[in-house]
Amino acid sequence: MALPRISKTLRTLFKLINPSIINPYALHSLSFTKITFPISLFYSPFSTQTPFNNSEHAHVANGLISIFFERPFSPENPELKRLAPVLTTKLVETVLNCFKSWEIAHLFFTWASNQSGYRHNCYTYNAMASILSHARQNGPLKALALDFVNSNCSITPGGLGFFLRCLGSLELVSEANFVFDQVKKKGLCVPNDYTYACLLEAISKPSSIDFLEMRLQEMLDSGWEINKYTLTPLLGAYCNAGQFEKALNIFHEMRERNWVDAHVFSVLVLSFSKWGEVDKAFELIERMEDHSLVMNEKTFFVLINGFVRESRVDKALQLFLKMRKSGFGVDISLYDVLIGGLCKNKELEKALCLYSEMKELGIRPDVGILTKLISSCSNEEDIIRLLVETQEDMDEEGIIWLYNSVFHCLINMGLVGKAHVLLRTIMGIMGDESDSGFTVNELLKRKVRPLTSYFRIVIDGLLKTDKLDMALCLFKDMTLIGCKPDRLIYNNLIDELCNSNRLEESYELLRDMEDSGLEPTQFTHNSLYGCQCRRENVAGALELLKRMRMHGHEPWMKYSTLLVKWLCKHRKVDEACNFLHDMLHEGFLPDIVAYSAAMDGLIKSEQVDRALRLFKDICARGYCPDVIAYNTLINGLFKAKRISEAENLVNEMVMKGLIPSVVTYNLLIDAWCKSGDIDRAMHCLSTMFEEEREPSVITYTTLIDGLCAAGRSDDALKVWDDIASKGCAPNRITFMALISGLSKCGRPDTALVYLRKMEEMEMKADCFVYITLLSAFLSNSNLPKAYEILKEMVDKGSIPDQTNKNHAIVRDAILKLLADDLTSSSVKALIAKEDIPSINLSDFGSAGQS
DNA sequence: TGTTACTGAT
Repeated sequence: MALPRISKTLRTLFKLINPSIINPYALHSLSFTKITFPISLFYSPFSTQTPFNNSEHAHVANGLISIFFERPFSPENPELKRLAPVLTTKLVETVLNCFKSWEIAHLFFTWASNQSGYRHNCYTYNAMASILSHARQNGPLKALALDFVNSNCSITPGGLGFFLRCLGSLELVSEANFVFDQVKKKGLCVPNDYTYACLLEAISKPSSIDFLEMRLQEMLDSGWEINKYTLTPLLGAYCNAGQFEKALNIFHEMRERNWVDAHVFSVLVLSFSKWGEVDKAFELIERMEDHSLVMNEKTFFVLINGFVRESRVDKALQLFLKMRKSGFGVDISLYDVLIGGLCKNKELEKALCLYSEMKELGIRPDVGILTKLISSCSNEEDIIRLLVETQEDMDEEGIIWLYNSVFHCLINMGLVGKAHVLLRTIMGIMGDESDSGFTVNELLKRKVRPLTSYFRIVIDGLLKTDKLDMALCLFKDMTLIGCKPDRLIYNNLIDELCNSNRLEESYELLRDMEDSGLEPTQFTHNSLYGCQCRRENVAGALELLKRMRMHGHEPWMKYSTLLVKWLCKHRKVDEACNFLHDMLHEGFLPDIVAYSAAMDGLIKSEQVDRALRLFKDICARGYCPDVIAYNTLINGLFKAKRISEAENLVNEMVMKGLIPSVVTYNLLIDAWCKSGDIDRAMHCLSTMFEEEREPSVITYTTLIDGLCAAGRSDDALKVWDDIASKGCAPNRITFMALISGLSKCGRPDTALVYLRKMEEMEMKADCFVYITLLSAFLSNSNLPKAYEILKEMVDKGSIPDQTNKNHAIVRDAILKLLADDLTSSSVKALIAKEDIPSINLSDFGSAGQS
């Protein structure tokens, strides 16, 4: 429905509904006592009941009430049977409103329904509905709605509105719609604009805007006009749906009609706050004040919370002041949220003002507030000040919370040392007070017991700052004063000892832990297991696996893999394989990652067939090898020049539905480059782009190397130029491949350009690069350049020694440079000046004589 | 947690 339609109808002002009808709940609180009747009565605007003057009526009502209060209630009660025939709807209403318990009211209502000759009317239904909605009893209220519709009882438009509001307050939206439609359809009521207003309000929160607008149109079609109470739910719905423009339009319409009240203002203000528009919300609040409208307590509360959530504590504080000026009481929850907001903004001074203020008002700060205050301290002085100031009026539990926060806070500020001293102070080990920074006497006016949690926090802080020995000392001290370490303290100490490779001490702590009745956890065992694996101690690792099996713990596979990898690296492939076998024997299944490490170890020790057998074996045991496992084997086969087998494996992998990774492509490219199939390798690069497998720096390096090896240095340079445009950066290996590749292609001058670029990028080339460059300049008879490279090698101290096969190349170069007039004197001077291992001028015979 | 490129002789 378009808005202009509403505007048109707005031209006719609706005669204002009696405000008391709008909020019937508010009037429920107006209770008064009747002298003739002992139980207070409630007046409902839709009630037919009047404070009665009929003593017979009162007598019967009292009789019914006492029977229904009896425990256990018996429907066979003869007195009840005697009263049943005189039951009237007025009587039922009276009695219903006297019960404090919804259950008894419901029991009575149901009993009344079953009495012959008696039928509920809309007032008794509404009385029951009101009780159920206040007691938030969705199930019984749903059933009542159905019962009401089936009863075919006629109802006034106002009465129907009241019923709908009961349903709406429990968000029984479909029930509200159902009751409305049924009653209308059956002709039991002709809904008026008030009924519609109630319906709209009931459906405005969860319903779609379209549906709400449809209902409004339906109302207009029935000849009713729009008023303040039908527009308010629409405004609320637009606000909830975030339809900012439409909401504002409605608001402006309402303002023009003078329909805006505190409630309407509040709906909009709350929405602004929800949308994070704190300033707009605040502006609106000020305009509200201009109209002498005051928000209710709940709105203030929600807004203050919302403003703080938006980090606008400034406005939240202003609102807090307004709230108090308006005469509303404030409680701890508001102080909590405001202090929390200020602390988050690091406005400790303001937070402390509020803190003092609440204490003056007699509101006792709780642990939550204190924790917030302490956590926001940015220096130890503030912490101590707070500690001294707050601990006086704390109980035992509060003190524990307080000190836990203080220790956490000191650690978070990086003041582990201070935390340590504070803890020692509490323990009574004062040490040198002068540098402790704590005014001990003031702090310890109250006796504070040292607790395990304090030690846990401080020990953890010490461990995280690499003060393992200090932590161990503190641990010893705590046991000396009879404070029991907990599992976490043991675990953290054991873990850190393991990380520092202090395995024997770790085991000692493990024994302590068990002796003190604490079961080691999976974490404890894995700390030790990790350490044994790093040490490549297979026996130790297996012993731990046995322990873990007994405790029902799982070893962390990353450590098992680490052990396999390191064993393989140190040429102990058999031990690695045996370890995996033993692990399996202990009932722990190594994963594909650990097996891949073992297969790679076998491949690197040239046992490709064993790797293949292991692969087949684990496949037969139900493992599904992943791309990396395949890559490992493909690499092994390629390196062993078993090209077709490797290619078959690639096909097998694809057939199994695995997608080749960049590494797979790189392996293929490398293999084809090295087997002289350079064009196939280049084609593979294009395939990678098609398959959206982005080539890596390794792909490009491999190709540059391959192209240079095939004598296609120009193509290699093209690939080089491509790298940057593909968002990839060459690394030192790429540089070295290109420089040595160009040198080998007889282009040392171009190679030198790239060596300089490499140096500019602060990458250092390995010795072999200089050697290839030197050889290339010598081959091209460019002796001055050859000398330049040699000098650089000497300056860098990277002349290969006699054991290196490149040593001969250097000697050969020196010989050639000495033989040439252009360079001989420089070379002589260079060798004479520098102390180069194993190079002496005398070694060069007559060429070396001056 | 496991896989790929450059050092080079035939």
